[in-house]
Amino acid sequence: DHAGIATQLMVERQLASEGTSRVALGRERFLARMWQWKEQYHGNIRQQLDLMGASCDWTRERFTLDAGLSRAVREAFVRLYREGLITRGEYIVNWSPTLGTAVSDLEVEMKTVQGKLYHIAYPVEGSDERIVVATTRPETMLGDTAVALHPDDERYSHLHGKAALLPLVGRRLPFVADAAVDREFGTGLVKITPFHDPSDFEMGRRHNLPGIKVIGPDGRMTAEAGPDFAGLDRFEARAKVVSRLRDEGWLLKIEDHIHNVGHSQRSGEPIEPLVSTQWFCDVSEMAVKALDANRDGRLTLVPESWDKTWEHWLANIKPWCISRQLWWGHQIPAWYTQDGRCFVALTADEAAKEAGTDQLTQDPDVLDTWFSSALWPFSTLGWPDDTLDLRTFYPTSVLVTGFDILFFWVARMVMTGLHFTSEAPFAAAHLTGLVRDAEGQKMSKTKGNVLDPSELIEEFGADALRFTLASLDSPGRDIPLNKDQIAGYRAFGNKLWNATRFALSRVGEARVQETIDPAGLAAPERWILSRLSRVAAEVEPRFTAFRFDEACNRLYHFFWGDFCDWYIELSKPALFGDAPRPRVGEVLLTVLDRALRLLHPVMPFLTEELWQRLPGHEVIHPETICLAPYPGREAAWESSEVEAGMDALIQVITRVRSLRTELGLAPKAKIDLFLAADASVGEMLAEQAPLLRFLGRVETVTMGAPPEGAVRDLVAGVEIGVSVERQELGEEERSRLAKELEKLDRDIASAEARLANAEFLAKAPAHVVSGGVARLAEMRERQSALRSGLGLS
RNA sequence: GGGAGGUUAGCUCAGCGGUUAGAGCACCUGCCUUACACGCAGGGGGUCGCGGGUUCGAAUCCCUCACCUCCCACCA
Repeated sequence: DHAGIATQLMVERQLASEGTSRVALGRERFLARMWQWKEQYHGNIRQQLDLMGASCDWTRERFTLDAGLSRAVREAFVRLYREGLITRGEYIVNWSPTLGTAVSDLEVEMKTVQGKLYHIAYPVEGSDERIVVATTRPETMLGDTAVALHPDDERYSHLHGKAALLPLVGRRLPFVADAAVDREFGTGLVKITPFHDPSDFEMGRRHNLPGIKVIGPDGRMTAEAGPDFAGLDRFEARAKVVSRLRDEGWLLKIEDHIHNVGHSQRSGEPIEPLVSTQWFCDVSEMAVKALDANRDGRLTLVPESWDKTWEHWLANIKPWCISRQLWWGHQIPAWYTQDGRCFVALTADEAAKEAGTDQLTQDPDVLDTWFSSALWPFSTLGWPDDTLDLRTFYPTSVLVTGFDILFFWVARMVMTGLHFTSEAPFAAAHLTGLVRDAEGQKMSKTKGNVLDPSELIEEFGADALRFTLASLDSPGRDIPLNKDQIAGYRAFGNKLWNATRFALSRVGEARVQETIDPAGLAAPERWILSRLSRVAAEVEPRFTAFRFDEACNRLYHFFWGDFCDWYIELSKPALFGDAPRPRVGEVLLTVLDRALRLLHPVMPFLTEELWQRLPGHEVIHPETICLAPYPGREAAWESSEVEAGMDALIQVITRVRSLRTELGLAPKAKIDLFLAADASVGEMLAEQAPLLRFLGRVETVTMGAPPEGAVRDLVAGVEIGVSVERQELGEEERSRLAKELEKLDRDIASAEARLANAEFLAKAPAHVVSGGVARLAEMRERQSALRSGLGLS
């Protein structure tokens, strides 16, 4: 979008540095500069999206100031005006003096500041009494027109019908009774400045009080503030008012006072509440529709925790100030005759026809950028015409954006979408966290902690960056981006590369298969196929539920852990010809093919590059991995029995490796392994003995009881015996094992106690109880293994 | 003043009733084992913010409190 205020501000700064200004240039030449600036930055953004691998149809790129969208903006404005929902009126608005424009409530940031509370005495007319009012902004007193009190406040009941006299000015200020006054705050009497305070403005309307404009749009005091103050900056005026009050004895005391002050989001200066003529959009009916859409499920917010925020904001919505005193934007389609009559129309010609004269001046103001962004889902598709695009692509399925523009953009798109098309513009809005730096700080140029995506891509690659962002996007949290993490995922990309290199160099004539019949395959092949199917089954629903973090996590561990650490290693004895097994190459390639396809959404560049090199990938798709089907579950591949057997094998290998350390054996010391397990697992272990020898670096594997004096252990239901020449343990290793033994003793005691607890046995589910029994048996074996390792009996 | 989220390993975060609390990075010890040292193997490290409660069982559910973020809000 054209980002009205921010962009105009940038260019105005540029002009200032060149010693000129927008006023000096004039509207037309200024806008030419704006377009120049826009082209440059538009290019940067496009380039970043390209580098990230956004696969958009760029022929459909749109910009809010394009002719088509501008037409939609005028159409929407005119319709809302004719429906009475857009009106023009004099009202108190948030005014940003340095920007010289009104801004909406959303563009005001409340900041807690240390201020002062000034207590000022006002004389009561026709008596010696002096009442006391308190204010944080004494300069506004010059515009006071009343003093308010609570109708039931007995302290001041005698003041009803009377008036105070404004110090320095002498104006008569009637007392008005209003329930909005808080009797507890200050003295319970409030000075009323209808034109420079929002709540005073409301009170002024309720009591028909006149207003006096003492501060102008430039933030300086006006002539109405009186000759002593006219022309002073609002803050200079404050000091002068205070000193005058002090000199004349009206100032009673000054207290420190912490309060909230609205600041302009873009310029950072305090907002000046000012009465001015602006255009407003009444969104109350639209808000109700937006609430309903969310309540009845036509619009889902992801994560759902945003529902409450949505409810609260929309239920308390106020008219939206849509006019901006800027030049960069959609000029408001309203024209005025010389005698001040207003005609709203799609074009100047239409307005002239209606007005009966072509002596018209168009409203110089432009619309809030968000007004045009609010129409985006349909204005980009040709609305208000009934186009094929609109019928085809509207409404869309999902909008992804940062939560920080939930109200600015998302809510307004939903409101206008429901209003103009009767449909929510998207079924779901996925709200991501904000990208922050490694310390969780918001990135900002002044802090200098901004990470430029193009630079990160240069350093780590787009895939590493994408994977990092996706895996950090957990619901309801921000995204702390740090380079170490990206480097970690770059290593993952490297892993993909090398695993593929291994496969390509070792599979011989094998080719990717569309699918594989597990019948006749050996256990390792059946195992990796089973694991792959389960992971594919887990990933898909996580993508659809926007849990990219979980999807990435599973893919990462499947690829690095299951596939690289285990399957590739397990495949080596077979591929090297030491212990051949059927169709290992085919399985390797087919698993790799599917793994790459599963990873493609998060690592598009690398997966495409590697996938193209897989022999036989054309059976999946002739051209590109982008169009290849996304792999899902393959039920025929899944086998709990195979997984249990292979899991036992893996655990045995792992335990043998750690026993080697625990027993103080040299990395290449020969060991003889004895195994005993029940039927199916035992059979598989016997079959896969070559793998045990290869991966566990074991000399011999014998099924059966170990000889006298062997070190015993138990893991995954497999009894392990290791017959070795005992070595002396290092001191460090000894103390580590002693520590583990100590913890084990405690765990055994607590497990025994639990299993002796009748209530536990009666109420806990059977599998928990049996699991506890098995666990206890393992701990006892482990205990004896540790003891023997330590030379204890 | 309302509301939301957070507080778990040195750091950034998962886990959100089943008892052995995980990951990445960082750290320690071995390894250049013919895919990968951006690697392999082994390992250390956590009273899951504090205090109560419910339960056979709580990081996970309930309550109190503390601290941190953020959003909303016209107490002058």
